[in-house]
Amino acid sequence: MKTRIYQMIGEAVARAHAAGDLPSAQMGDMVVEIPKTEAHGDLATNVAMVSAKVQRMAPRRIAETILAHLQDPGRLVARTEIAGPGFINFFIRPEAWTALLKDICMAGESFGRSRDGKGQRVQVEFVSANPTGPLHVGHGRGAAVGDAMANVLSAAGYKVQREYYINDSGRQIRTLGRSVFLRYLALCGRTVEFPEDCYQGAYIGELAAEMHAAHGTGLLAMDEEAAVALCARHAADVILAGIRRDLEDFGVRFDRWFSEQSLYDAGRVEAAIEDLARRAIVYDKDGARWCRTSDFGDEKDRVVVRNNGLTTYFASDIAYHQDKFERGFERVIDVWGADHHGYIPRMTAAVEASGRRRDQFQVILVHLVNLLRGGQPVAMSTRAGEFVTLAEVVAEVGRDAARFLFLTRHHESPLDFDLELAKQKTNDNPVYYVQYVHARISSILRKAADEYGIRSVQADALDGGGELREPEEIQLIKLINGFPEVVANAAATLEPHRVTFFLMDLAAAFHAYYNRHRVLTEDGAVARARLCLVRTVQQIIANGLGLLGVAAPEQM
RNA sequence: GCGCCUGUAGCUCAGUCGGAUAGAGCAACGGCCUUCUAAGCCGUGGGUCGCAGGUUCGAAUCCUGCCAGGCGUACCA
Repeated sequence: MKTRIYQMIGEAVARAHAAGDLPSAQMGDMVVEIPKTEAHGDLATNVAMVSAKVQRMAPRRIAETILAHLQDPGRLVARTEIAGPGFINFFIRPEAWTALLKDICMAGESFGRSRDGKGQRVQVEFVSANPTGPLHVGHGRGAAVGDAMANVLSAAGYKVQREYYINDSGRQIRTLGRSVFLRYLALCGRTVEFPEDCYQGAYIGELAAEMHAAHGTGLLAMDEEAAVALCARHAADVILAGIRRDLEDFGVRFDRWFSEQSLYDAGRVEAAIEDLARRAIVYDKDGARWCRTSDFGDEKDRVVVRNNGLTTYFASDIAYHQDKFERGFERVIDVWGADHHGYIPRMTAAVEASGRRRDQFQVILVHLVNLLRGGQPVAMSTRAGEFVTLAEVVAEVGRDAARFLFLTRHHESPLDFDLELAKQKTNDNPVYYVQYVHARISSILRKAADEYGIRSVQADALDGGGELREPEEIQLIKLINGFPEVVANAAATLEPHRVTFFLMDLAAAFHAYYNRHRVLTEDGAVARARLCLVRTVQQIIANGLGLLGVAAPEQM
């Protein structure tokens, strides 16, 4: 509707200019938008104000001129008005909304999708938790945000790949191996001191027990480094398998699991450093090798090879991001925990130093999750091994509630996640509020079939044009009409929570309608038209929940 | 110290490219089930958009400074 009004205005300006009534055919940065208050019409434009300078005319006079040349071949507009400093307000005929509903109804599952992305290849890398322990709630938020973002981008016409980067190399893996090995030694009857910098969780003991069951005391005879490496490999494999399972239970699937170690094995890290060294972006100082990230906007240069000869995490990240772009992605999006935000300038610098544009790389920071139970904070500390895992949360509140609630905030806003609230089945809990719409409509459709013999909902039930006249019905059509724009904006801004808020708005409008008007009325024509409306609402709810990775239940 | 994020109703938060009288939910209070699922709806209160300037027809939104909170600031990952 918005684009059609936009076109009408554009044509009117062109005609006015051709007729000599306007000095210019330019319209400036004009917008057509939905006014906040209904008194200002269904749609409004500021064209007269933004073009006042270029037209050298008063805004209200420009508005009058444009309206004089406005043509409405589609018979969309009931009336127009000029208001305030020069807004043009459009009041749409109810029949025009109904006609629009028919198109939406027929679009079905595809309504909301667009081709904005033009098939551009985008990679979204998310979660990427180190395989040194189970996923906790914070990872869950990252998983929900990353997955929904990938869905939204797909809907907007991008070709999206989901990737998980496995940090299976370097010190933290060795620490993991050592932690398991020490617990193993204890199982073999040795007295060992367990250092603070080792992983403390109970799962370490379980992994050690597995090693003990498989090898007996056999590891005692081995070289200690080899034994630690063996423990590390076993531990990382088991933990990673657990992470995969937890994510699967959470409804998140990755297209690719990318191993950091594979970069080293293929010599990619070394090659990346050498390449940058040849271009004098990497240089030697104080026995270490440094990357000139400060030439690309970072506050200082960063070490890639330490003076002990070991590469830094940053070095493999450079190689990794080069690899991403070499695989043909035009845009690379990383979803990180907010505590890594200081890392963004150097990573962006590295991408630019590697010959890509800095706008091809974007980082989404996902802020902290404060886990609460009945308003009281639940203590979490990875080091002490006392954390609430994602698997525990999913087991307690369910996948749908967890995913939905993770997406009820802007990702850069801290999130209070209350386990009790998530389980509540009242309107305090937005998950049920939205899902309930879908279930209620399913119930109406069942009833229509069982008791009224209406087995299928036909879009041509709307052809009469006059059946849907209630304000709540027009309101619902206006809302669902805005869905594609919501999805497009969510993709453009990388803010999937916009879909969540849209769904809550639509749910509220539906529940209000449901309480005021009966769908299955005596008047068959009205009932069929209303069935078409609610069936379409149900479809949009399903489409939106699908983007969030939340189920749309037939009954509750 | 420097950098990033946040600051909107009692609480939790929306607010897109700068638009007209700043919106929801919760909490509080008062109503609505003989009728398609009450996991729902309707109504009533409630605001110096952190503060101070600036930009302009117009600022919660953009710019500058300040205040408060969070996070970061390694040859750690």
